[in-house]
Amino acid sequence: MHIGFSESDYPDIRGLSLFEDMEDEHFHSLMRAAYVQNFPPQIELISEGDPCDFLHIILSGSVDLFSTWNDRETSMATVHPISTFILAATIKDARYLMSARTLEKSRIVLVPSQDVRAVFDQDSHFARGIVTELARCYRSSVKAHKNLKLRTSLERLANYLLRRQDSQGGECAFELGCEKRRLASLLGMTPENLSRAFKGLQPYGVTVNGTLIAISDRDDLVKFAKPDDLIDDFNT
Amino acid sequence: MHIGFSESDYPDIRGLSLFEDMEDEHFHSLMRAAYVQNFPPQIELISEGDPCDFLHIILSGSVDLFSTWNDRETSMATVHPISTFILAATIKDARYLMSARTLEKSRIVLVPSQDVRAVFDQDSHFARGIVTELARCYRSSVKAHKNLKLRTSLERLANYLLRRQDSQGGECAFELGCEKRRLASLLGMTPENLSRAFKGLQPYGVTVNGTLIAISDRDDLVKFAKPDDLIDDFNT
DNA sequence: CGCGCGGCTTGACATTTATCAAGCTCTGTT
DNA sequence: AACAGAGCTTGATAAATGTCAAGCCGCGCG
Repeated sequence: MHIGFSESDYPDIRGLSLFEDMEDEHFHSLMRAAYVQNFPPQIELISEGDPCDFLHIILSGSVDLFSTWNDRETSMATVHPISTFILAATIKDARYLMSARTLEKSRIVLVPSQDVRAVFDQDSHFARGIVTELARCYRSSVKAHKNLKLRTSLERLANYLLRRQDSQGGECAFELGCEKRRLASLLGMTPENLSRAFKGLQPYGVTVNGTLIAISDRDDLVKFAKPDDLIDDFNT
Repeated sequence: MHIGFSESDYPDIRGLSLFEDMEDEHFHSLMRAAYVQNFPPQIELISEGDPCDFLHIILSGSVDLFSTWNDRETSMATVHPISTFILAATIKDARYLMSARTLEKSRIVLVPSQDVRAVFDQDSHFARGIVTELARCYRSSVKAHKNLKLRTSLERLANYLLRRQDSQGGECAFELGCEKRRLASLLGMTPENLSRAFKGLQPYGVTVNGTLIAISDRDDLVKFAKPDDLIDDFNT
């Protein structure tokens, strides 16, 4: 099962703040126990409600975290390289709260949960890394919650576009970076309404051409969107 | 400022899973640095956006965590004794994401954030406690997020009532436990709509008399509400 | 090339939710 | 007991959002 785990992946993983300060011996012990696999698109890696057997680390590609209830489904977040996901379930030895599926061809490391917990007990630097990561995830979740409760769908879209523009280098024109249907789900609306919301942002200088977005007057859009670090900045 | 900190508070705080396994010496060092204060109702303890100076522990009373944006306000959660709040900001030395105000007369311990972080680095059992607590908070937040995105307001109310009934001992009749205006905000709706939502649950055997709720046929309500451990159980 | 499929868009309509204004009820006060 | 005020309820209306059905568009494939 260790097929495909090349030493060249090590430095990237080692550089994650989660693992950065831990002892070499512990890091290598985790990696020895880990598997690496390449998955095609649209593969369900994790199913909501299952017991948590592995901490996942995404090396390339992208992953959709989503949840279902009563035949409804919603996207909760997108995971990009290089980062971990479902850390809380690993630590608590609990069931997954979200499902995960690959959006594209992805390379993913699976670290057995019991090894993560064992090393956590031995390595205080690793423990510190886990705390920082968990605190970051928690705060991101609170921000998402605020975004949903305090803003209309039009405001959520406007702020999403501003964030996306930033992360793409700040150019006036940029790629949306995901399917519109999925963006709609992430923002908590239907694809039909997303379509109308884009129209609704035209007066603020937003033009759409397929997945290519252009913002002609950022200040104007900012004035409408009122971005707020305590909702939109995922780093603080 | 240490006025009012009585030794009798110690055992309660010590019993929190966060502090349970830490060394006596470290626990007492934290407590020596801490303040205790009694606050009247409706006092704003914490303001969103402020730097985080203290970890808060509520000994009695109750506290509302709420957020604002663009002149809108929403309740995010209620904190009951005995537990901590705003742990993530303390750990990350970051700004508060939510404000906090007392709902009733409350007794609250303030532990300087820098002491928490210092002891965290020295005491691995305390670190373990923090990780467990953070993971619990994170998962609660994800559940709240799912609740909001996957359910209608009527479904959220129905599940809230079922949870509340459980926590009050499972009797057919029970107290709502908070103002309806605040419950509305917690559930992400207006007071007017909460009023209508209670009416909408009458066909499922819910009757309301002031803050006294009665559920005549729990099975019937459950069939409508479809409670799910991965959304409604705050302990897993 | 043209065909078919999936995803996107559009319009009409239904439902849900919010807003506004008025009246009600309860409670504490004088 | 009468009053005042806060919170709750109700009805009318408006706005936001979802649903359904149809058509469009672009892309890959036969």
